[in-house]
Amino acid sequence: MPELPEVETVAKALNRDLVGRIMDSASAISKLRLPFEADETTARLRGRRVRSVRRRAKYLIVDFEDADCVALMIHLGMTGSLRVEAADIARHPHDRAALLFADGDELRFSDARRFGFMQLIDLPCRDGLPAALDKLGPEPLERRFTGDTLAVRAAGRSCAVKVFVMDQSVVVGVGNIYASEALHAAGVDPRRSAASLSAEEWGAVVREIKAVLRRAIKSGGSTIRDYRGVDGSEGRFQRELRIYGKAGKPCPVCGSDIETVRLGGRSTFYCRRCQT
DNA sequence: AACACGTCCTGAGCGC
DNA sequence: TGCGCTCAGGACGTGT
Repeated sequence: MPELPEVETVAKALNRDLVGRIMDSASAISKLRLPFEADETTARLRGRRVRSVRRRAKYLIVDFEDADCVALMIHLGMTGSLRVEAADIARHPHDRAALLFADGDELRFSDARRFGFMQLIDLPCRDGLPAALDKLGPEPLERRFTGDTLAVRAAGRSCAVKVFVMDQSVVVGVGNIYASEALHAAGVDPRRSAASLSAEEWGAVVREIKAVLRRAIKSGGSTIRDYRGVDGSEGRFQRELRIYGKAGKPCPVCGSDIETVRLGGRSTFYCRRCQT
């Protein structure tokens, strides 16, 4: 399930592979739950050169030269992946959409569970972001994202701290895997209410969110099951996960059994002894 | 406003 | 072997 490190890894790869290519046409291989207007995309982007690929939260935004008010926005959902390969190579069974470039290569969007999407979006200005992303919170790796800012936001919030840090209007990019990992590293019980954390605890949570995301980016993200890089490779950070998916196994810090609980409808992993 | 919960979707894993 | 069931979850919508 792609979170910030996985989307960042894909964005970096696409900046190497896609920038400078000239768009030819778009095709929707399956329209089901993929709000992708292939004909309009072709009409508005044919002949345009890819200028850059950006990441905002878990969204990818492909910008084109001389197309200042329109861009392509992609969300990988849970099982989405992108590949760049020659158009004459056989497509995969879960390929949903493709962008053909003038050089004969295609960007292919594959998504088994169809939670992802790829859509043409209007931008308010060059380098702007679509209005749909207005409600997103700060990027966790920005300097201005601090424990103090979270402590202020958390005042009066009764929801579980894990649910709170996964709220994309609070901070973006933190999903189920890295939320569990960061709270374990910070020693904070994920079931506690957001309002109950001290300023020091928020400092630790923010520090560990930044640390785990940075380390995961360096490892090319985590492949639990479906995630793949643009070249088809798996991430390497799953080997370094300390708590996510480890129910019943010993905590790497104290050896206690790792426990699991559902918070906000998501599996949550924690150590009763290390996280208080 | 905040929060709980339902919805979308299908492959993997499991019990029988 | 194969069937049917449950689980996985990011974003969004709805009801309270």
